[in-house]
Amino acid sequence: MRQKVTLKQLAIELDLSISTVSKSLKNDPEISQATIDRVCKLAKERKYKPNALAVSLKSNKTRSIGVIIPDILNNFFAKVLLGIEKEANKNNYKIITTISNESFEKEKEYLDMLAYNGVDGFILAVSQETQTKGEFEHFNEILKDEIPIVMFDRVADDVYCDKVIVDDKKGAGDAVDKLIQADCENIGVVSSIQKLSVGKERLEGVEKRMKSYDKETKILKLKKNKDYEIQIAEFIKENKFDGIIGLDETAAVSAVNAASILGYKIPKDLMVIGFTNGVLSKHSYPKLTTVSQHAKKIGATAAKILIDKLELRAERYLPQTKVIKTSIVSRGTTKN
Amino acid sequence: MRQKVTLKQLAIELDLSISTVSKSLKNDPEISQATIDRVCKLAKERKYKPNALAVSLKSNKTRSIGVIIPDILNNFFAKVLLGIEKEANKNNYKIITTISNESFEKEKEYLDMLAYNGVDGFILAVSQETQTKGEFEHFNEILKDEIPIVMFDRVADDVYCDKVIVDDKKGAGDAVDKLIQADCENIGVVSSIQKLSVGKERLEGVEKRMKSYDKETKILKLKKNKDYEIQIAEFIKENKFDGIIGLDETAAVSAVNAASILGYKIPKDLMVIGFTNGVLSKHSYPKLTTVSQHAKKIGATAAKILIDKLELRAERYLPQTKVIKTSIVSRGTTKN
DNA sequence: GTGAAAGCGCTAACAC
DNA sequence: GTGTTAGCGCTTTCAC
Repeated sequence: MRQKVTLKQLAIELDLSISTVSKSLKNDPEISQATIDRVCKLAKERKYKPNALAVSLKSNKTRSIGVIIPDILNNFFAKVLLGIEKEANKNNYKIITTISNESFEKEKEYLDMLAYNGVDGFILAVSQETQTKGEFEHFNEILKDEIPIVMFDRVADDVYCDKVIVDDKKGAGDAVDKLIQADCENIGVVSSIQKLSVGKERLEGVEKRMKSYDKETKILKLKKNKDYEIQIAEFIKENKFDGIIGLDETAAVSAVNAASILGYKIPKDLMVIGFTNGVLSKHSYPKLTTVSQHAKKIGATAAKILIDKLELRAERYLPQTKVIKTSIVSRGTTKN
Repeated sequence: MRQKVTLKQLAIELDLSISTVSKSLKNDPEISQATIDRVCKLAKERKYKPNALAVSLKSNKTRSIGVIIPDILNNFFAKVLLGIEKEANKNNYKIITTISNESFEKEKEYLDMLAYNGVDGFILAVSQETQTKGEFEHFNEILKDEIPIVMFDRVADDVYCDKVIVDDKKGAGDAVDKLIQADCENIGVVSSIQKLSVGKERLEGVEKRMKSYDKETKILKLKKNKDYEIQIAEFIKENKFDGIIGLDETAAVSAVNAASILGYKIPKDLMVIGFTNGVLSKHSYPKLTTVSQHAKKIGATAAKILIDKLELRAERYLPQTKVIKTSIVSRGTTKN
């Protein structure tokens, strides 16, 4: 612990009472200007800073936000975290970061641990296992204790709290449009996130738009235990696709590489469009066209909503769901 | 704040004093077994948990670690963070994560903020700007206040604290060996991290080993404002390299893509070896051979050292520098 | 205008 | 064995 200068110390040095010092520092009109000036002067000299712990204990507010990320190695989540951190810092909040590693148990444990450690609120994306299980009671427990939660990206519909999501369906539709407009005739879909809510949303979005063009959607659900590129190469060859939509960044990049395996030229023989505008997309060859979800903005928005609520700047208690618009970042894997 | 059940409440319900309850919960031998049992039973029923804030205020320990990461979008740092978080959690510590974004000011500000918020210790990698400036007084200030710091990867030699580093020089030498053994004649180096201590270390390592083979080292320092792949392609073409060492993951992957631009076949016409075994390396085409720094282990080790010190498990106060060994992960961009 | 006192929830030295 | 008390550093009500 740093802090050695306390109110008490200042009080002694100034021959004042602790409460007078405390009030002076707050410019309480009860106190004479002369005293205020004396106190502030010394406080500045001594570099007095109130002990955060004591303030927290007293006020029951810690100015900290508990963050639970399913997978920090996923560039999307790393970006969201960046957004959260920036916005939190701007508002003088700190974030306590935990990583659920897609595990239901971990998520529950961290939720508890953080609540117990007095975070003022939560920002989280639901873990894969939790989504599969469909068990959300642990979130409701927290909400019952009046600790607000903001979910982002992977949300639980059954939990009544603030949410920040992406219009994945529309984004997926836009991806279809993009390929069709570039004269793709035969479009395939590859995904390694079938089990996630966002994976399903995107697939639905693609299917719906494809239908509007009178096309069926063929999808390859990647198996974890086998090389993605090989699986995709086979899929492309069998179906003679000239366009691929990858529902997640890994799948999309693997599709680009699969083309190389097959000796296809991109975008001449095959076009690819992916999701998530992360590092992978920027460093594939050719560079990948993607549906960007604006991860940083998602994080910043989530933080803003939470902090607004904490500071009661927000209107009463009605949870809102904010939708962040996607946009297509055109790069080398598509024509036009 | 969750916690509603307090010692006081239990005491009232059991018609005991607060201190008796407190002691019972600690199995104090002063207290009769009967009382202990009664207390523990009720505590369990009521799901009593001590208020972390109060304990912290009292003990001057928060069981939290301040972490400062220069760039969370860098897969290496994300992995380190994962390692830190896991180890911390195992020991019942939490981490407060901040991101300096390579800025000296931010770093200083966060250091202060975290110290002021009572973290028990720090784990951090020095920001690029700080390294360039060579100003490390802010770290010494913290150490003076007896808050331990563990630096990892990007460390400040002038600061007397624990460090976890990578044997970058040796790793770089190994990379040279690997290429030479695969019959490369003409090896070039590309880097986008010239300014970082690790970038210099790696370069030195390469140069030294090259010299032992009687070879000069040609290096391309990538300019931020121009496409890496183009810069590298020119570099390769001019010098007719048959081997490239990328001193960081981005540079290495860009080298692989540059080969594609030039129409070279990898590894037949050109071999590439990079640093940092991250997602980029796993998703390039062909997949990249890299010198792995075992980022997760670095993080875990740093956390272990810090926690040992905090719990006084470690022998007195002599700061140690732990070196994590690199190893080469062979993939498709090298032969053999 | 200033100060005393209580209290946030906990611990621990010291009574009884 | 159990309880009283003081104190961690701060805020805030209420006296003076």
